[in-house]
Amino acid sequence: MNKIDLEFRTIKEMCEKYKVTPRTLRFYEFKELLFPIREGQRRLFTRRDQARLKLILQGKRFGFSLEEIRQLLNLYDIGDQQKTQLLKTYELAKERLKVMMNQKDELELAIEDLKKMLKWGEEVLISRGIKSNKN
Amino acid sequence: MNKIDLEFRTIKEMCEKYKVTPRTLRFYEFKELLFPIREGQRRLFTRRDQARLKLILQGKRFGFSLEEIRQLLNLYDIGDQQKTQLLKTYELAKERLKVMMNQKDELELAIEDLKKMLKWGEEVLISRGIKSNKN
DNA sequence: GTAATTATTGACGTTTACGTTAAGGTAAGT
DNA sequence: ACTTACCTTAACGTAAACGTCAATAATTAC
Repeated sequence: MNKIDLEFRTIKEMCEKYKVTPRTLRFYEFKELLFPIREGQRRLFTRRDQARLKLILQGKRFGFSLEEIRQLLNLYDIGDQQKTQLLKTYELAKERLKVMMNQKDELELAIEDLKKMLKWGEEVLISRGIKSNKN
Repeated sequence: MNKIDLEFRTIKEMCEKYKVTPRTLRFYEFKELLFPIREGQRRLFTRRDQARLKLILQGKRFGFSLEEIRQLLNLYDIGDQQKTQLLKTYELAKERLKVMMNQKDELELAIEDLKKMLKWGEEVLISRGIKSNKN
Protein backbone atom coordinates (compact mmCIF):
# COMPACT_ATOMS: atom_id res chain seq x y z
CA MET A 1 0.00 0.00 0.00
CA ASN A 2 2.97 2.35 0.43
CA LYS A 3 5.30 3.52 -2.27
CA ILE A 4 8.05 2.38 0.00
CA ASP A 5 7.40 -1.20 -1.04
CA LEU A 6 9.30 -0.55 -4.22
CA GLU A 7 12.28 0.93 -2.52
CA PHE A 8 12.84 -1.12 0.60
CA ARG A 9 12.66 -4.74 1.59
CA THR A 10 11.86 -6.36 4.90
CA ILE A 11 14.14 -8.88 6.44
CA LYS A 12 11.88 -11.72 5.34
CA GLU A 13 11.85 -10.59 1.74
CA MET A 14 15.61 -10.27 1.78
CA CYS A 15 15.93 -13.78 3.14
CA GLU A 16 13.82 -15.24 0.41
CA LYS A 17 15.39 -13.26 -2.36
CA TYR A 18 18.96 -13.93 -1.40
CA LYS A 19 18.63 -17.26 0.38
CA VAL A 20 20.02 -16.19 3.71
CA THR A 21 18.67 -16.37 7.24
CA PRO A 22 17.52 -13.39 9.31
CA ARG A 23 20.35 -14.08 11.67
CA THR A 24 22.79 -13.66 8.84
CA LEU A 25 21.42 -10.25 7.86
CA ARG A 26 21.45 -9.04 11.44
CA PHE A 27 24.93 -10.37 11.78
CA TYR A 28 26.05 -8.51 8.69
CA GLU A 29 24.53 -5.34 10.07
CA PHE A 30 26.33 -5.89 13.35
CA LYS A 31 29.55 -6.33 11.42
CA GLU A 32 28.88 -3.09 9.55
CA LEU A 33 28.49 -4.71 6.18
CA LEU A 34 24.88 -3.56 5.84
CA PHE A 35 23.09 -0.47 7.10
CA PRO A 36 19.35 -1.03 6.96
CA ILE A 37 17.24 1.90 8.08
CA ARG A 38 14.61 1.55 10.76
CA GLU A 39 10.89 1.80 10.62
CA GLY A 40 10.30 1.84 14.34
CA GLN A 41 12.10 -1.30 15.39
CA ARG A 42 12.01 -3.12 12.08
CA ARG A 43 14.80 -3.10 9.60
CA LEU A 44 14.27 -1.94 6.07
CA PHE A 45 16.94 -2.81 3.56
CA THR A 46 17.65 -0.23 0.90
CA ARG A 47 18.85 -0.78 -2.63
CA ARG A 48 22.31 0.04 -1.46
CA ASP A 49 22.02 -2.76 1.08
CA GLN A 50 20.91 -5.13 -1.62
CA ALA A 51 23.79 -4.17 -3.86
CA ARG A 52 26.15 -4.63 -0.97
CA LEU A 53 24.65 -7.99 -0.08
CA LYS A 54 25.17 -9.18 -3.63
CA LEU A 55 28.79 -8.18 -3.39
CA ILE A 56 29.09 -9.85 -0.02
CA LEU A 57 27.80 -13.12 -1.41
CA GLN A 58 30.10 -12.85 -4.39
CA GLY A 59 33.00 -12.10 -2.10
CA LYS A 60 32.23 -15.19 -0.09
CA ARG A 61 32.35 -17.27 -3.23
CA PHE A 62 35.81 -15.91 -3.79
CA GLY A 63 36.85 -16.91 -0.33
CA PHE A 64 37.19 -13.43 1.12
CA SER A 65 36.56 -13.23 4.83
CA LEU A 66 33.76 -10.98 6.01
CA GLU A 67 36.33 -8.56 7.36
CA GLU A 68 38.05 -8.37 4.01
CA ILE A 69 34.70 -7.90 2.33
CA ARG A 70 33.87 -5.08 4.71
CA GLN A 71 37.05 -3.30 3.79
CA LEU A 72 36.45 -3.84 0.10
CA LEU A 73 32.95 -2.44 0.41
CA ASN A 74 34.32 0.60 2.17
CA LEU A 75 36.83 1.05 -0.61
CA TYR A 76 34.11 0.85 -3.21
CA ASP A 77 32.07 3.47 -1.42
CA ILE A 78 34.75 6.10 -1.53
CA GLY A 79 36.47 4.63 -4.55
CA ASP A 80 35.08 7.21 -6.92
CA GLN A 81 37.14 9.90 -5.29
CA GLN A 82 40.17 8.05 -4.08
CA LYS A 83 42.01 6.55 -7.00
CA THR A 84 44.57 4.73 -4.92
CA GLN A 85 41.82 2.87 -3.12
CA LEU A 86 40.47 1.53 -6.36
CA LEU A 87 43.87 0.28 -7.27
CA LYS A 88 44.21 -1.30 -3.87
CA THR A 89 40.99 -3.20 -4.36
CA TYR A 90 42.22 -4.37 -7.71
CA GLU A 91 45.51 -5.59 -6.27
CA LEU A 92 43.74 -7.40 -3.46
CA ALA A 93 41.54 -9.19 -5.93
CA LYS A 94 44.60 -10.21 -7.89
CA GLU A 95 46.15 -11.67 -4.75
CA ARG A 96 42.97 -13.59 -4.13
CA LEU A 97 43.03 -14.95 -7.63
CA LYS A 98 46.51 -16.29 -7.08
CA VAL A 99 45.45 -17.99 -3.87
CA MET A 100 42.46 -19.51 -5.57
CA MET A 101 44.50 -20.82 -8.45
CA ASN A 102 46.92 -22.41 -6.02
CA GLN A 103 44.02 -23.99 -4.21
CA LYS A 104 42.79 -25.32 -7.49
CA ASP A 105 46.16 -26.84 -8.28
CA GLU A 106 46.40 -28.48 -4.88
CA LEU A 107 42.88 -29.74 -5.17
CA GLU A 108 43.63 -31.25 -8.54
CA LEU A 109 46.68 -33.01 -7.16
CA ALA A 110 44.68 -34.34 -4.24
CA ILE A 111 42.01 -35.54 -6.62
CA GLU A 112 44.56 -37.35 -8.73
CA ASP A 113 46.07 -38.99 -5.66
CA LEU A 114 42.70 -40.05 -4.36
CA LYS A 115 41.82 -41.48 -7.76
CA LYS A 116 44.98 -43.57 -7.69
CA MET A 117 44.14 -44.83 -4.25
CA LEU A 118 40.65 -45.71 -5.37
CA LYS A 119 41.98 -47.60 -8.35
CA TRP A 120 44.34 -49.53 -6.14
CA GLY A 121 41.60 -50.22 -3.62
CA GLU A 122 39.34 -51.40 -6.37
CA GLU A 123 41.88 -53.95 -7.50
CA VAL A 124 42.31 -55.22 -3.97
CA LEU A 125 38.57 -55.56 -3.59
CA ILE A 126 38.24 -57.37 -6.87
CA SER A 127 41.12 -59.71 -6.15
CA ARG A 128 39.36 -60.72 -2.97
CA GLY A 129 36.12 -61.23 -4.74
CA ILE A 130 34.41 -58.55 -2.73
CA LYS A 131 33.65 -56.45 -5.73
CA SER A 132 32.97 -57.20 -9.38
CA ASN A 133 35.26 -55.61 -11.92
CA LYS A 134 32.58 -53.38 -13.32
CA ASN A 135 30.47 -51.57 -10.79
CA MET B 1 73.22 -44.81 21.35
CA ASN B 2 70.35 -47.26 21.72
CA LYS B 3 69.02 -49.63 19.11
CA ILE B 4 65.72 -48.02 19.79
CA ASP B 5 66.75 -45.04 17.73
CA LEU B 6 66.03 -47.02 14.63
CA GLU B 7 62.62 -48.11 15.78
CA PHE B 8 61.13 -45.15 17.57
CA ARG B 9 61.11 -41.42 17.23
CA THR B 10 60.81 -38.71 19.79
CA ILE B 11 58.25 -36.00 19.47
CA LYS B 12 60.85 -33.55 18.23
CA GLU B 13 62.06 -35.87 15.51
CA MET B 14 58.52 -36.48 14.42
CA CYS B 15 57.90 -32.76 14.23
CA GLU B 16 60.87 -32.19 12.01
CA LYS B 17 60.27 -35.17 9.81
CA TYR B 18 56.60 -34.51 9.23
CA LYS B 19 56.46 -30.74 9.68
CA VAL B 20 53.98 -30.67 12.50
CA THR B 21 54.05 -29.14 15.96
CA PRO B 22 54.30 -31.07 19.22
CA ARG B 23 50.86 -29.82 20.10
CA THR B 24 49.53 -31.44 16.97
CA LEU B 25 50.99 -34.84 17.81
CA ARG B 26 49.67 -34.69 21.35
CA PHE B 27 46.35 -33.62 19.98
CA TYR B 28 46.26 -36.56 17.61
CA GLU B 29 47.06 -38.86 20.48
CA PHE B 30 44.30 -37.32 22.53
CA LYS B 31 41.96 -37.86 19.62
CA GLU B 32 43.05 -41.49 19.39
CA LEU B 33 44.65 -41.18 16.01
CA LEU B 34 48.10 -42.07 17.31
CA PHE B 35 49.21 -44.35 20.13
CA PRO B 36 52.80 -43.56 21.03
CA ILE B 37 54.29 -45.72 23.75
CA ARG B 38 55.87 -44.23 26.82
CA GLU B 39 59.40 -44.27 27.99
CA GLY B 40 58.76 -42.92 31.42
CA GLN B 41 56.89 -39.77 30.63
CA ARG B 42 58.11 -39.21 27.12
CA ARG B 43 56.30 -40.31 24.08
CA LEU B 44 57.94 -42.59 21.58
CA PHE B 45 56.31 -42.91 18.20
CA THR B 46 56.45 -46.32 16.60
CA ARG B 47 56.53 -47.16 12.93
CA ARG B 48 52.88 -47.82 13.12
CA ASP B 49 52.40 -44.28 14.41
CA GLN B 50 54.44 -42.94 11.57
CA ALA B 51 52.47 -44.88 9.02
CA ARG B 52 49.30 -43.62 10.60
CA LEU B 53 50.55 -40.07 10.63
CA LYS B 54 51.31 -40.28 6.94
CA LEU B 55 47.79 -41.44 6.31
CA ILE B 56 46.44 -38.70 8.51
CA LEU B 57 48.27 -36.05 6.56
CA GLN B 58 47.13 -37.57 3.30
CA GLY B 59 43.59 -37.68 4.61
CA LYS B 60 43.78 -34.02 5.47
CA ARG B 61 44.84 -33.22 1.94
CA PHE B 62 41.72 -34.99 0.82
CA GLY B 63 39.64 -32.87 3.12
CA PHE B 64 38.64 -35.62 5.52
CA SER B 65 37.97 -34.41 9.03
CA LEU B 66 40.07 -35.85 11.81
CA GLU B 67 37.09 -37.83 13.01
CA GLU B 68 36.60 -39.36 9.58
CA ILE B 69 40.27 -40.13 9.41
CA ARG B 70 40.12 -41.80 12.79
CA GLN B 71 37.36 -44.07 11.57
CA LEU B 72 39.19 -44.84 8.36
CA LEU B 73 42.32 -45.73 10.30
CA ASN B 74 40.30 -48.04 12.49
CA LEU B 75 38.85 -49.67 9.42
CA TYR B 76 42.30 -50.17 7.97
CA ASP B 77 43.49 -51.78 11.15
CA ILE B 78 40.88 -54.49 11.14
CA GLY B 79 40.33 -54.34 7.41
CA ASP B 80 42.34 -57.43 6.76
CA GLN B 81 39.75 -59.54 8.44
CA GLN B 82 36.57 -57.65 7.90
CA LYS B 83 35.78 -57.48 4.22
CA THR B 84 32.78 -55.26 4.58
CA GLN B 85 34.87 -52.65 6.33
CA LEU B 86 37.24 -52.49 3.41
CA LEU B 87 34.37 -51.91 1.10
CA LYS B 88 33.04 -49.23 3.39
CA THR B 89 36.33 -47.40 3.29
CA TYR B 90 36.31 -47.62 -0.45
CA GLU B 91 32.82 -46.19 -0.70
CA LEU B 92 33.67 -43.37 1.67
CA ALA B 93 36.64 -42.45 -0.45
CA LYS B 94 34.45 -42.45 -3.52
CA GLU B 95 32.05 -40.04 -1.83
CA ARG B 96 34.94 -37.81 -0.92
CA LEU B 97 36.12 -37.80 -4.50
CA LYS B 98 32.72 -36.59 -5.63
CA VAL B 99 32.78 -33.78 -3.09
CA MET B 100 36.25 -32.78 -4.14
CA MET B 101 35.35 -32.73 -7.79
CA ASN B 102 32.37 -30.53 -7.02
CA GLN B 103 34.59 -28.22 -5.06
CA LYS B 104 36.92 -28.07 -8.00
CA ASP B 105 34.09 -27.16 -10.34
CA GLU B 106 32.85 -24.42 -8.04
CA LEU B 107 36.34 -23.12 -7.57
CA GLU B 108 36.84 -22.98 -11.31
CA LEU B 109 33.64 -21.03 -11.72
CA ALA B 110 34.63 -18.61 -9.00
CA ILE B 111 38.02 -18.18 -10.62
CA GLU B 112 36.43 -17.40 -13.95
CA ASP B 113 34.12 -14.86 -12.36
CA LEU B 114 36.92 -13.21 -10.49
CA LYS B 115 38.97 -13.04 -13.67
CA LYS B 116 36.13 -11.28 -15.41
CA MET B 117 35.87 -8.80 -12.59
CA LEU B 118 39.58 -8.17 -12.73
CA LYS B 119 39.43 -7.59 -16.45
CA TRP B 120 36.64 -5.11 -15.99
CA GLY B 121 38.44 -3.39 -13.14
CA GLU B 122 41.54 -3.17 -15.24
CA GLU B 123 39.68 -1.36 -17.97
CA VAL B 124 38.24 1.10 -15.50
CA LEU B 125 41.66 1.76 -14.05
CA ILE B 126 43.16 2.28 -17.49
CA SER B 127 40.35 4.55 -18.62
CA ARG B 128 41.06 6.74 -15.64
CA GLY B 129 44.75 6.80 -16.34
CA ILE B 130 45.51 5.12 -13.04
CA LYS B 131 47.06 2.11 -14.66
CA SER B 132 48.93 1.54 -17.92
CA ASN B 133 47.46 -0.98 -20.31
CA LYS B 134 50.29 -3.45 -19.79
CA ASN B 135 51.31 -4.06 -16.24
C1' DG C 1 76.24 -29.06 40.05
C1' DT C 2 73.98 -26.05 37.65
C1' DA C 3 72.22 -24.08 33.47
C1' DA C 4 69.89 -25.01 29.31
C1' DT C 5 67.06 -27.85 26.67
C1' DT C 6 63.23 -30.54 26.04
C1' DA C 7 59.44 -32.78 27.83
C1' DT C 8 55.04 -33.22 30.34
C1' DT C 9 49.88 -32.25 31.70
C1' DG C 10 46.13 -29.12 32.07
C1' DA C 11 43.41 -25.64 30.93
C1' DC C 12 41.94 -21.75 28.73
C1' DG C 13 42.09 -18.97 24.17
C1' DT C 14 41.51 -18.40 19.12
C1' DT C 15 39.06 -18.02 14.75
C1' DT C 16 34.83 -17.61 11.65
C1' DA C 17 30.19 -17.28 10.66
C1' DC C 18 26.68 -17.80 12.12
C1' DG C 19 22.82 -21.14 15.19
C1' DT C 20 19.97 -21.19 19.05
C1' DT C 21 17.48 -20.17 22.78
C1' DA C 22 15.28 -16.66 25.99
C1' DA C 23 12.12 -13.19 26.63
C1' DG C 24 9.55 -10.45 24.93
C1' DG C 25 7.32 -6.23 21.35
C1' DT C 26 4.11 -5.27 17.44
C1' DA C 27 0.77 -5.86 13.89
C1' DA C 28 -2.75 -8.24 11.28
C1' DG C 29 -6.60 -11.22 11.03
C1' DT C 30 -11.01 -12.92 13.01
C1' DA D 1 -9.90 -10.01 22.90
C1' DC D 2 -7.26 -13.63 21.12
C1' DT D 3 -4.34 -16.10 18.25
C1' DT D 4 -0.85 -16.21 14.90
C1' DA D 5 2.93 -14.59 12.62
C1' DC D 6 6.83 -12.00 12.46
C1' DC D 7 10.04 -8.89 14.58
C1' DT D 8 13.43 -7.34 18.18
C1' DT D 9 17.79 -7.50 21.42
C1' DA D 10 20.97 -10.00 24.14
C1' DA D 11 23.73 -13.46 25.07
C1' DC D 12 25.46 -17.94 25.10
C1' DG D 13 26.65 -22.11 22.03
C1' DT D 14 28.98 -24.49 18.08
C1' DA D 15 32.56 -26.60 15.13
C1' DA D 16 37.70 -27.75 13.98
C1' DA D 17 42.19 -27.87 14.87
C1' DC D 18 45.07 -26.57 17.09
C1' DG D 19 47.84 -22.16 19.83
C1' DT D 20 49.39 -20.50 24.03
C1' DC D 21 50.32 -20.19 28.41
C1' DA D 22 51.61 -22.07 33.28
C1' DA D 23 53.87 -24.85 36.27
C1' DT D 24 56.69 -28.61 36.64
C1' DA D 25 59.83 -32.63 35.66
C1' DA D 26 63.46 -34.97 33.53
C1' DT D 27 67.62 -35.00 30.51
C1' DT D 28 71.64 -33.43 28.60
C1' DA D 29 75.60 -30.22 28.21
C1' DC D 30 79.37 -28.23 30.15
